[in-house]
Amino acid sequence: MGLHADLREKLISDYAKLSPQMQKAARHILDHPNDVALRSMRSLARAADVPPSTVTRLMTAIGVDTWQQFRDHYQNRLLDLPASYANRARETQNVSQDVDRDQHLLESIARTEIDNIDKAFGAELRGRTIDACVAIENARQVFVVGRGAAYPAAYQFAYAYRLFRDNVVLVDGRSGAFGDQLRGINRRDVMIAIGARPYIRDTVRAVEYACSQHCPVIAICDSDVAPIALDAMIKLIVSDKSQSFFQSFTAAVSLVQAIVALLVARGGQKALERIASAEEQLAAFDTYVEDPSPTRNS
Amino acid sequence: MGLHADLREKLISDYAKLSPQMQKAARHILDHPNDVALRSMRSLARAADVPPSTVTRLMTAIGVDTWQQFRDHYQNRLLDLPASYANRARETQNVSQDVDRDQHLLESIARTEIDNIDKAFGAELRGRTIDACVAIENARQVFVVGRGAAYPAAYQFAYAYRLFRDNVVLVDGRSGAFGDQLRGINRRDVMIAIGARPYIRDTVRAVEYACSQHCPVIAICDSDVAPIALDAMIKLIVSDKSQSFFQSFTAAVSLVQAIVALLVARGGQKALERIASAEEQLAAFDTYVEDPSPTRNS
DNA sequence: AGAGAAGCAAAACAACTGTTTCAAAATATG
DNA sequence: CATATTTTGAAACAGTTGTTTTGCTTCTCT
Repeated sequence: MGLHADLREKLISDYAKLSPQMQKAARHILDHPNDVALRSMRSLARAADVPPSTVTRLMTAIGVDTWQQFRDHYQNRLLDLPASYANRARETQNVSQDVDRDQHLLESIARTEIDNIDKAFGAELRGRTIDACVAIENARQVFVVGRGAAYPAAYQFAYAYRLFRDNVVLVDGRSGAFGDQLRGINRRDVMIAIGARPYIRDTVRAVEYACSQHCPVIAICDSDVAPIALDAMIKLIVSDKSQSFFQSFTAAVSLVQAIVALLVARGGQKALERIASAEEQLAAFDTYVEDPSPTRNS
Repeated sequence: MGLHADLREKLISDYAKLSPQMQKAARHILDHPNDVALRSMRSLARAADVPPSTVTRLMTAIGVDTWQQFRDHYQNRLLDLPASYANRARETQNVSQDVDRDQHLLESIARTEIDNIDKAFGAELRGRTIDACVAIENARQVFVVGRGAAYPAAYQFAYAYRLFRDNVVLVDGRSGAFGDQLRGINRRDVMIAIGARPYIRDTVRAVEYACSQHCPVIAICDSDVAPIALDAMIKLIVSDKSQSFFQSFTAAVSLVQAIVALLVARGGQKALERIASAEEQLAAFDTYVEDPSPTRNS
């Protein structure tokens, strides 16, 4: 069956030997194989931010005579994919039942996750999400609280938000006690509290303290009657349904990202400039490995 | 939002009213739908033995403005993307822009996120996800690396995994240098590295070190040729496409959760017992507030 | 029969395709 | 440092794309 070796493999194995621009092109092809099948070479080149000639050169570099050949390969791949799906199902049945069971579990997890996100961006929540943005924009200081499984979401928000604003405190209880980090919180601030059952005491206490200081709270949680939601000004209820023993904070992470995206969109040019300068700073600190190829897909 | 439900249906229902030559064209399209997606209009016309103008006329006859629209529809059908996602952007372009820009942004974020997760649980990746589980099960020690925006995913995994197994190290560079945490890593261990462009130097270095010690690597990243994927044993490619400046690690978080869920499912009774005891321990530490309102969703 | 309409294909069209050429820019080599 | 080599993007190219126009044929109806 090794009539023509898999072009994708070829692309990966030769990747290191390619010139930077060709790598950029190769990378885009690897990341967006369907573009090869469906779009034109020039438009793919545009999407990869590379002149058309680079793509042609890449073809000769990997030993393909013409773009047509390359495209044909990917078109066939696309047409065969549904078939191989069925084959895989048959294979897995032969191999063992366990694998089949695992596949099904993964499938059902995917469905649940998508469902959760779908709900998180439902009509009712969209309005409240915008309200939350307004509250954050007007706040003097933004405190983010999330412990345990909710910590990733809290961290995510603080990390992204800090790229264009510096008035955020991630209350992680690591650097000093809770009390230290919440010192001075007042009605002009806002607290974003993230959590789901079982509710972690620390988070609840942080919310209670914020409320006692008349600081408005945005609660991202699993229920209108969650302890952290009871006194919240804005309640963003996300589903944490999951197939496993472990609650899923995917929707919360997603929602938190969306809030940041909204804040940036509403912040306009100024926000973008701040982000640019933050990224410059990171680059100056030698944080990233050089890989200066932006993968824009139109 | 109810644009023409399905062009194929339209073609069939209008078939009788078409002129003979148009019927010939329509018939070919119905019999060879993939030709629409993959070939050019003229070449399809040749295959149908019809002049190109007939195809154009057919388009107007069934109420489609341009061949491009028609082709887009069939391309998306081929990709079996749920109806109207990213590629569909052109069709859904005619929307009121200024009234509820925020609402639309949220909607489009939701679509992208769902799309990302959908891909993360696609057919190709499911197999590799199971492979990753096997590797993790057999590992002496599991090292998880993820910096910056990828940290939430790494944390998520470590946190959930620790509930039923204690052989995980979250390499966060916080407690001591990287070197300390990776000390003793060898071929019997496994490293889970999470990252996307721009690749953070620390993560890349950690992977390089792991490889130098012959420790297999499971890379969760955005490309087959990402620096952390190049030498990885298992590559789990997740899309980090996002509407904002900020890459989305939602799919990575989701995938990581799925891996844990799978590990538990495969671990059987023993894993469940460990989780139970971990939760008891947490309860004993008074971590959670007692929650008198059992909001179980059936 | 012949006026009018409808169907049709060939030609014309501008825009875009994949490829090659060539000189400048970047990089390596001495 | 200058030189040789590679890498790169703009321009040029012939061919193809989707669409429109044009004029010819075929059918229909009094």
